[in-house]
Amino acid sequence: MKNKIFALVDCNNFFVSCERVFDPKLRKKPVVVLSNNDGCAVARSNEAKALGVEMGSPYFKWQHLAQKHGIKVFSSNYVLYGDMSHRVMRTLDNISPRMESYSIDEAFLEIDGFDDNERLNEYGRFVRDTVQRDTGMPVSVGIAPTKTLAKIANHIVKRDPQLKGMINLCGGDIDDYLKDIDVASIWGIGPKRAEILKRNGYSTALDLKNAPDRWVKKKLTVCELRTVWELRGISCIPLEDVYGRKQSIVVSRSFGEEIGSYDGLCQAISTYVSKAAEKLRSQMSQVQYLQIFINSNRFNKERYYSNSAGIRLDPPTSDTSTMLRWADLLLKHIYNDAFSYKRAGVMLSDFVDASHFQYDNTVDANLHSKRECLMANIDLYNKKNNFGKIRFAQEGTGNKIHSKQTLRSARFTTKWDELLTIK
DNA sequence: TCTGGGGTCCTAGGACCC
DNA sequence: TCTGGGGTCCTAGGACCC
Repeated sequence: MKNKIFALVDCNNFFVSCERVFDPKLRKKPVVVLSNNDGCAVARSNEAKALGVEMGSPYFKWQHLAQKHGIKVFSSNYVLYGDMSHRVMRTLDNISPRMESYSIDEAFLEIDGFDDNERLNEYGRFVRDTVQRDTGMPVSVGIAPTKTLAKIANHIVKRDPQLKGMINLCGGDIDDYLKDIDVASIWGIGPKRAEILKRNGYSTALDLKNAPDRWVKKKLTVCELRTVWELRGISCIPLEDVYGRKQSIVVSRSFGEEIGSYDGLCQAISTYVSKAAEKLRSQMSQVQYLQIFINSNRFNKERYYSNSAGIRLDPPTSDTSTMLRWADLLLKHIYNDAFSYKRAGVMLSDFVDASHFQYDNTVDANLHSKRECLMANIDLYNKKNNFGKIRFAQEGTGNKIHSKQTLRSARFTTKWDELLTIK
């Protein structure tokens, strides 16, 4: 049997590229997309990187650069990015036998059946060109015998324009590349692990590849050991192409303005509970553990309050009103009126399959199915109607908790009245 | 003045049991 | 001086990813 081959397809500066697809004037210009609340830089064009805008850097710290150099700055437009991501994934799915959609902007492909390396190169270029043609999205393709090496291949492509967006590490001398790769940039090695490795003399990907298994297992964990094997070309991390149900669902936000009242905070939490419950139902799960958390401004180190509270739900549920009742009780437990709050959220975990759960006879089956039906109808209505969403009273009616988003582009692909117009 | 959000997995340590 | 020795299950927290 032939060895497996993986390709990592990664959209270049994804959020920025989404903006550029609908506004070609942005090409070759410095462009930055901000996180929620117009907080930090989360995507930068190469031109913006060159000007010194760091990933994750708060807007106010480089605003002067933006003004000086005319950097185009956007609030994040997740509706647009989500839809563009979907288009890229669909295109890849059509041209590849097995695909794993790994994140909003990257996918692994598993390739086999190529007997010669030149054919593999051709396929890599075909993938790159097809995505560009069908979606307008520029991508980089890295091909290698394992996922970790495919990640490294992609890393190499992005730094060398000569490669024109594609590299195939199969067949060549991989060590020659690995000796120039910093351990800290290997997929699965974060800052903490990198520090330990460097302290012990393993500074490059090649060093780590040759590190003794026993040492790695003892000083680090099995995850890093897997990474070492993958560097050696032994595939340990398989493609995950099953439709993934989440094992936990988090909805949380920082507020544009701090919230100083119980009611305000309860409305925010309730809105997040409602969102989380909708996600839960869309993957046909029921939840057994509900947790909420609240934080004051974490940058005020002298006066900081953060707390969380959780409750085990028995029987499991996907009913919003049940969750809202508990959320209110939990919040009363941890709310401290000596503080104003900057951020809050809800986390659902420990799921069961909605169709498989057996209720005992303490549950009113009739009422239960009526509630399920109600939730399904609310979800359907809210999905169809972008306006006039049905909400629970506990969520409130105000827009106060909405994040700041003053620089957002139009939702070109999902709203009829925001379509691109051409003069 | 302004500082994101959503995930997964592993390990350590405590509680409990025999 | 010296405290049994495993198991399992659960949770909190850390580390990593994008």
